[in-house]
Amino acid sequence: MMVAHGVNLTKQRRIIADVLFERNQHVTADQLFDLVKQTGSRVSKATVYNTLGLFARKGLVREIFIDASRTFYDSNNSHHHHFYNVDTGDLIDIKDRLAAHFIEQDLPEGTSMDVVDLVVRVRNIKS
Amino acid sequence: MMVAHGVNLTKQRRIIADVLFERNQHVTADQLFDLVKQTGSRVSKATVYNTLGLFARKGLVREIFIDASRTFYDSNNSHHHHFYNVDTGDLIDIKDRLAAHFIEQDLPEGTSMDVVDLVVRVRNIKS
DNA sequence: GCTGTTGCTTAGAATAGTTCTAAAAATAAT
DNA sequence: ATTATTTTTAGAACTATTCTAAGCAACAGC
Repeated sequence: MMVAHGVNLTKQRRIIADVLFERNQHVTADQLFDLVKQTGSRVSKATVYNTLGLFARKGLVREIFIDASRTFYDSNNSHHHHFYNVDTGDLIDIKDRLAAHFIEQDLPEGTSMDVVDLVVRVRNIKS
Repeated sequence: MMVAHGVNLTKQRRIIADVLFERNQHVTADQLFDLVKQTGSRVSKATVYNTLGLFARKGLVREIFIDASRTFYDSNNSHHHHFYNVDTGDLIDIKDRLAAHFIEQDLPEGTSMDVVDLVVRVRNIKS
């Protein structure tokens, strides 16, 4: 899987990937650093940052920029989007069929729509 | 004296608003601070940050979180989204009709689609 | 075996955007 | 006018992330 995506699978990257892809989750670099520490393995924080950046560039994880101080990494890289609750900080998957509609009735229980932020990221075609 | 949006329009807030809403633009807090300085008026950076936060909360401007170190404020608060060019840093409006389709032919010249990031922000219904 | 090359990891320092603090100033209320 | 509230300010503090420079690991070619 890793090698297929062009990632040189080192010891540390394996440790990080094992924890990260254990289940679908939304984690910050810092949270992941702690999760790794809890397994007893020792990986530096710089490596966690570097590895998440690498995985994101290779399409293994998705970066979600909630605000200036909240970058999440989503271990589920299938096509989907998110509800973010500004009051609780909850980040919840939106099933694909919903993404197209934004039906208010399907919002998380007890919440109302605030803002839909959508950014289409493009890149220069290399010549 | 209160503005329609419930903002107490002080001297500094007026200076900031004049520069900000002079035209449709995407600016960072820092850029706006410089723009204000260029007019000869003196407003502290803290006030620029506070005011942009206030305007955003009141729905006068839209915050666009591009990544962890790039927060833009959009003086055009009509319903629209954006193309962000990861190579050049360009932030370009998407006309509404496009937002629903993401037609590749309508991407900015010389660019290809990278990622569509969409976050639906919700908030708890106050009881 | 060695030896060079390359890429990876590391700790800690540096950076940068943003928020906080505490005091002064402006404005509003009594 | 006196008091209370809100706003502004400079600079310090904070924090997520990136950078730096040194040390390691893996591997190729000898």
